[in-house]
Amino acid sequence: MSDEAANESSNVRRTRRLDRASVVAAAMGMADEGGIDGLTMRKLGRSLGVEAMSLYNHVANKEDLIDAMVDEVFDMIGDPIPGEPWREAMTTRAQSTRSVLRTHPWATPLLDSRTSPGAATMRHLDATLGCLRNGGFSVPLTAHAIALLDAYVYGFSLQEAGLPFEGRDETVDLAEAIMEGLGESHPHLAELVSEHITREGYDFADEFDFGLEVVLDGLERALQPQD
Amino acid sequence: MSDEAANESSNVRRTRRLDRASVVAAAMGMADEGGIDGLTMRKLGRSLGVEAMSLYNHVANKEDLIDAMVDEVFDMIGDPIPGEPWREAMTTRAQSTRSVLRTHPWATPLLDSRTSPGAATMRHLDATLGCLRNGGFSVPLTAHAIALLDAYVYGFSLQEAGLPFEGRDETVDLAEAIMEGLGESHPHLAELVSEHITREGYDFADEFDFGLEVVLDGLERALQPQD
DNA sequence: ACCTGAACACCGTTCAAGT
DNA sequence: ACCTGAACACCGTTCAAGT
Repeated sequence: MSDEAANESSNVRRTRRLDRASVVAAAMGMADEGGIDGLTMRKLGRSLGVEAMSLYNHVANKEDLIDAMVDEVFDMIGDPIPGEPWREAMTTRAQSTRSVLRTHPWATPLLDSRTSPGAATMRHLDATLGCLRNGGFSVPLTAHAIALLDAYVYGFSLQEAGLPFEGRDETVDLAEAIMEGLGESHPHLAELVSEHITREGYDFADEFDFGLEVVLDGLERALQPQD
Repeated sequence: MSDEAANESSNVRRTRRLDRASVVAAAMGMADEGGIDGLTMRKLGRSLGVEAMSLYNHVANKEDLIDAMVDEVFDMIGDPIPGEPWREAMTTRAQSTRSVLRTHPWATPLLDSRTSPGAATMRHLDATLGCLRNGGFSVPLTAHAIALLDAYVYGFSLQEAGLPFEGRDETVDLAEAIMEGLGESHPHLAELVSEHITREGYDFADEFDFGLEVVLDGLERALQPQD
């Protein structure tokens, strides 16, 4: 069997030629499925129809690869549109960040951990700061604002990532397990689960907007202390 | 050389006898120093003067060990005192959580990721819910409150963990690196760094209280919609 | 310029064997 | 009851060798 036949018969899609972008894209897909620990250089090579060692022609090492993945995430989040009012822009940014982090949950703990931020990361940060400054935020208040906004969005995404898979029976199973013997020893948890979380139509995702409004209201108040 | 002499001459402290608590404590220390990836069963065994395989007499596997570490973190955070006013209790809880996560930064992404929460975790959650309910929060508002509070505290801790080591010249080095060629292409970032972050007395840690007040004010407002 | 094979120093975990 | 040695199936990364 020739090499070509082997490639065709396997489920390995070997694109025309390997390049950095396709390595990064494949790595993100692998992390989406198995978490950041499920991403290994050897499996990544295999999925691209290549030996692991070939990847080192396109990334310096695994750390460099993860840097590129994180920068791609910031690129996907998108920058505020110049001239957009700050509250609209920050709402869009928060929702976009949260949405991107929902499909790439491995990225949440990594966003703030890069010692060498990429081009998209820098561009995104600068555009966000600019939006707040143009909206009338002083430099210190801008620092307050971005720390608060990002803390909320990252923290919410972190919680969301830890939830059992969405809309599945698993939630009910978990709830029943909690209720079983623990109802008496943990009455408030039992109450929350039975009277709220297991109710038809409850979705943790809906909590996001409540908190975001609180955060934005707080910033608006800090911006205009005259009320 | 006898085994005892070998033990004495090495820097390995082999306590009287290995037990679960000491394994967990040593594991936390190792993760504190090298992150969660720096914690390996083999190194942990070595640090306890034992082969890695001996650890499996006290923990089922690495996952079980991490479960125990996370539960210990919740234990360290401490529960609200029964009867304490909700705002005081939530302030104390937030500051305690943030303080514990600062010394155990590896724990931040793990707090919400455990599918089998430990006893301290359950106790802490139930006590927190109870504090809010007794403070007059409805069940749905309690769900809003805890999601918002934890998102903020976890997200802030995540950002703090990603910072260069505290109070060191590294911050200034990083700032200078940013300023070097990037001042023109990233004006708002350059402004923030030069006019705020590198200023004497600036400390990112101080941002915490601002955001916490915004969050608590928002919850107080949601609790008393009559003003 | 890109890919490979062999090698090195690691992992988590099992299992039979020791005390 | 607890610990160990050898083994298995993995890791990231290097380096010389191939095309």
